Amino acid sequence: MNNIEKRCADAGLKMTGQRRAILDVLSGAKDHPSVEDVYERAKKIDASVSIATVYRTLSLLDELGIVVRHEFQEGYSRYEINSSHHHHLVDLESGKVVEFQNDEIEKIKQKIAKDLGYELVECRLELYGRKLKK
Amino acid sequence: MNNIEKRCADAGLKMTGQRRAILDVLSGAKDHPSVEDVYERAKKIDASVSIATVYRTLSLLDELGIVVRHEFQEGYSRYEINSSHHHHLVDLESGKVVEFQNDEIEKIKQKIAKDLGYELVECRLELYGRKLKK
DNA sequence: GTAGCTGCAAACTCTTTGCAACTCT
DNA sequence: AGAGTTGCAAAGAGTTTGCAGCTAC
Repeated sequence: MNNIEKRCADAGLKMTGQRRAILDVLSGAKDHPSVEDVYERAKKIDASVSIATVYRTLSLLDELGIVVRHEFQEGYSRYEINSSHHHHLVDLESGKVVEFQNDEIEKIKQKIAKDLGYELVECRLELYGRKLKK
Repeated sequence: MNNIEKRCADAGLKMTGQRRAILDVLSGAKDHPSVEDVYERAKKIDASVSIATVYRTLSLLDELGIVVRHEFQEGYSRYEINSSHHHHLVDLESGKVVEFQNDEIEKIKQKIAKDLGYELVECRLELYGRKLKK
């Protein structure tokens, strides 16, 4: 049982074939797959997976903090395993997503929230851009 | 004809009663109304306004850059007149939206995009927080 | 006069859910 | 054994769209 499956077990989740397939897809993903993407890939591992189960499982994993749901300006959700904290730059031409991290921004975020009288709980920072020709 | 109506005219839009009602609602809004909000308020000015027209008009105004569409993590859109550039902090308890602006972040954003090989076209920065008890 | 705008209702997309059957523990 | 999980199909929420009639210019 790998690390993620352990976290699921600890949360009291039963490890079904469908869930294992979905987790495998997410663990192996180098991109930020949509629900439909996860569904298509999971079906190749376990043909019995249904789209309803993908939705249910991803919501559950999101609540547990095992995955992170993103809603880039596309009208649907994308998911990734919750690893290190980072933000995203979306390539407006290809839809490709690049990750980045910046300590300075983290500090400023905290300060802004505090100055406005708020405790920062969550944050969404997304850049949208076009590849520079060199 | 006020400033916003002029911009619409310049863009070739016909100024109908429905559009004027919608624009009046947006101009007068101190919050960030949802489509439903705009619809309800516009109906009080011009009872003939339909929700379809509100959707169509807001999309149009968004394309023209006259309004800005936001999708805070709520599952629907909110709009505001496109005035000065700013970001938003959403109060997780009340749903209230506070605006802020920060030059440092603007600079860092540009730098991050450039360093990743991108021209920054758009950006979404939203903080979600809980009011601090003092 | 006519291109553009409108209301209506139907259609669409993404997501959620009720239910009866099934399965992990 | 039993609580949790599943697939299916139907329902939901928000949004878009085809169409015939209307209206600003």
